[in-house]
Amino acid sequence: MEVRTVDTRERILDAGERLFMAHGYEGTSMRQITGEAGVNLAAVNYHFGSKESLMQEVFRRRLDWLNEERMRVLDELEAEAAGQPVKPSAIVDAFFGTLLRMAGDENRGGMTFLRLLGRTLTEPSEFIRAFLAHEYQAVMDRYKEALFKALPEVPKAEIVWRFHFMLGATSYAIAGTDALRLVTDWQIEAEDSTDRLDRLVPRLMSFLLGGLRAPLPQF
Amino acid sequence: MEVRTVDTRERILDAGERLFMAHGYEGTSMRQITGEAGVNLAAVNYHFGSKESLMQEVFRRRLDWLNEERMRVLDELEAEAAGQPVKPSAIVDAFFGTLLRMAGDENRGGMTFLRLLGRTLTEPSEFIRAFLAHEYQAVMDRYKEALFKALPEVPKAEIVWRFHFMLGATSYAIAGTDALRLVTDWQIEAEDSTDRLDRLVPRLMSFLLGGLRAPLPQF
DNA sequence: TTATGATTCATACGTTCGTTTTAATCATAA
DNA sequence: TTATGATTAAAACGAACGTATGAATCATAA
Repeated sequence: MEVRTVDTRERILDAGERLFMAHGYEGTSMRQITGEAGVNLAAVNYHFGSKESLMQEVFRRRLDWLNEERMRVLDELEAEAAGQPVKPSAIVDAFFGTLLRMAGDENRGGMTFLRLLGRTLTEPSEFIRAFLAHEYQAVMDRYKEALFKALPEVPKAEIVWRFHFMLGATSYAIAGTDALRLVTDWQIEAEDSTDRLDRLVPRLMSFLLGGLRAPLPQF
Repeated sequence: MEVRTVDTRERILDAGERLFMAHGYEGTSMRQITGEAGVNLAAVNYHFGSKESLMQEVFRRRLDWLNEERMRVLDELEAEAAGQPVKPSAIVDAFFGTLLRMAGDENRGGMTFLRLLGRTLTEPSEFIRAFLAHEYQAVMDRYKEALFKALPEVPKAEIVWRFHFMLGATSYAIAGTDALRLVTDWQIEAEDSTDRLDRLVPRLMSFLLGGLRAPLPQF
């Protein structure tokens, strides 16, 4: 009784994750999901209640671990620092590096979930935004505070804005749509895909830290 | 005969722009659009042929001017430089500043179009991505070349990636969803909305330039 | 072995979707 | 004024949508 159930649930979650990533929430139908999962159409409503609840569960399955891990790493950093502020680069790596390193872990969704998350941060549906805001709230508050302490000379409003920009750069990078076809053929040939992913992390980290530590704008 | 036509077309485009921005392409129905525009349901198919074509026209109406302006400004900069490379900050401002300054121009879509564009860069629908790629191709090639010349010591692949990151930070910033509720109440009260917009441009510019000029990552 | 609750299945419900059709209405030129 | 082509209008199309129903099937405990 237990085996089949878990199996069906997981198959639905996997299919939903991939299809929501590929076609968006509104652009994915229940019939596509159950078709790809190889389960009956009614299984989604039986196991999850509704399409909206399924979407939330797709995220919860990955985000619970991610945000706990982010909390844990920041705990560690602050314990090591022993009262001193944590280095900005360590905070940025704890938040964004922890996220990006999920890409290599297929058991935690890998690139598929990362791309889904990146796209969903600009998703219009209200219920998704509300859900993500709730799911993230504690983590965002902790990391904002850590950055405030790490950069005491920078106005808090500026830090929040730059956190915002870092989120945007990251989510677009992991969404990986490249809507404007910036990455041309010669670059795709120059590096294979695992290379590109391995190099994305340090590349993005350099960019984020450069932006975070840039001179303040003059108004 | 001419007056009513243009009127109807524009009303549909305006409604489509706003609703696609608010609910996404798949999340917006023809009946919502024609309802808000105050026109008959069949008017969209009569004037534009299909929902997809309407979406493309919504973008073309704004992007044609934007990308021509971007070309024109870069022409000017290169003429002034007289063979010398153009400063990176000037290139970044020509590309992203020109975009952001549309926000204040209601005749060119204002914030509504900007937010639509920001969201659409991570939109999943294939036809939108293909359309945007085509619409942007010439501009992207010109700006990439300009950045290559402006930063001869930086590997081209790095420049392309950082262009990518800048696009992401910008599109997320203008999408303005703030899905993770980063900007809390005390910050909203501290600045009124026109203030926030006026300050967004220099803030984002500082961030982008800091990222663009950051030290190269060590692999 | 039988009873029980969990799960799967085929099927249908009512709604909404984008699009099409055909007729009415409009503005303009002859 | 009338003829003509452009535009608007009302209505309907078949398809696809998310969800609900009730029977069949399954695994397990008594």
